[in-house]
Amino acid sequence: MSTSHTPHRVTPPDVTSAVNTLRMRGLRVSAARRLVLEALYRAEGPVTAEEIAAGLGGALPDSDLGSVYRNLDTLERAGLIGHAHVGHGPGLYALHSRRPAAVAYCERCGERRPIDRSRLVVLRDAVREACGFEVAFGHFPVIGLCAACAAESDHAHS
Amino acid sequence: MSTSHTPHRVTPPDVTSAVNTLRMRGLRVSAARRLVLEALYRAEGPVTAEEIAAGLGGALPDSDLGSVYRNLDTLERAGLIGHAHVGHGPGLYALHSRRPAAVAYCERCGERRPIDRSRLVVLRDAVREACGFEVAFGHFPVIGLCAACAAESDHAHS
DNA sequence: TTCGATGCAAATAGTTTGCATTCTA
DNA sequence: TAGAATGCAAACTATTTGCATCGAA
Repeated sequence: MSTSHTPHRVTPPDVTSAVNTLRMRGLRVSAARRLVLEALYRAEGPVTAEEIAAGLGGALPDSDLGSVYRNLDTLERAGLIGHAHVGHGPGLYALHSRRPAAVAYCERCGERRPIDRSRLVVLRDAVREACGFEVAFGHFPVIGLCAACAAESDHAHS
Repeated sequence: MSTSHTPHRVTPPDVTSAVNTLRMRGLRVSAARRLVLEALYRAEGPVTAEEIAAGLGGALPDSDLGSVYRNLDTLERAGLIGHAHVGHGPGLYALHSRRPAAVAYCERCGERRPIDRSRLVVLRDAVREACGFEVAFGHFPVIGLCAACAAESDHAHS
C-alpha cells in the first residue's frame, strides 16, 4: 500500500536537518521559524500554538502568535509536522514522530488514551467496510466516553 | 444493555408534546424557547444555531443568537435534542429522531455520509476492544477521507 | 535587491456570559 | 410576584488576515 520512499511525513532527527529540509523546499529560515521548530523538537509531545508563542513556558523566547500559526501551517505543508483536534480545545501540533497514531478522548473527563498501532488496523478496516472512508485518526481523535465515565453514565438516571 | 424505558433521549412527535416534556421538567415555555423548538421540528435535518436564530431563512421570526444557544443547551439537557460537530464548522443541532446514528465526514471534499446503524455495532465493538472507550459517534463524527479523495491522495506525489 | 516572512493589530467565527428587564408559572 | 428566561452587548477562544517593515538568500 505504501511506497518505499516517503517524500512527505518525514521527521528529521534534529532541528538542523529540519532546517535543511525547509531550504531544499525553497523556504526561508527566519529566526521566528527556527524558534517554532525548536519548540516542536524540545516539546515531549503535542503542543498548542499558544504554548509555542509563549516559548514553552519561558524555555524559549516568546514569539508572535499570528506568526506561530503561519509557521505551523508552513511546517505542516512542508511535511514536517502534523496537528490534531481534541474536543473543543485548541489544535495540538507535533513532529510526526512524536504524534501518537491515534488517540481516544473522553468527552466527559478529558482522559486522552493513545491507541496501539496494531489495534488501529482493525479499526481502520472496520470503518472502511462500514462506509468506504479512510479514517484520519491522526487529525481528529476517536471521541467518546472512557470506560469509567461510560459505566457512570449507565447508572446515572436522575 | 439498554433498559426498557428511556427517561432521556425521547423525541416527542410534535412541538406540543415537547412543550409538555419541558413543563414536566419544571422548565418554562417562553416564546423564544418555543420558537427554537419549532425550528427544530420544522427542519428536515440538523441545523446550526445561526440558522435557527435567522428563523430558518425567514420561515419563522428571528430570535437572539445568544438565547438560541442557551435554549439549545436547555433542550439538550432536557434530553430532547442533540448536537454534533463536523470538521471546523458550527455545531449542528437536531431532534434525536432526526439525527443520523453516525456520520463519516471527508476532511478534503466535505462529503458527509451517514453510517448504517447495523454497521455501527461492529465499529463500536472494535473501538471498545482497541481502547475500552464507548465511542460517541453521534457527537463527533468519523473523520477521514472519502474513497475518492483517498484514492486521489494516493496518487498525488508532487 | 528582491520577495518571503515578520510583527502588530484588527477581523473573523463560534460560543458564552453579565446584567437589567420582561414574562411565565 | 418570585425567579426563570430574555435581549442586548460585551467578552472570550481559536484562528486568520491586511499591511507596512524587515531580512534571508
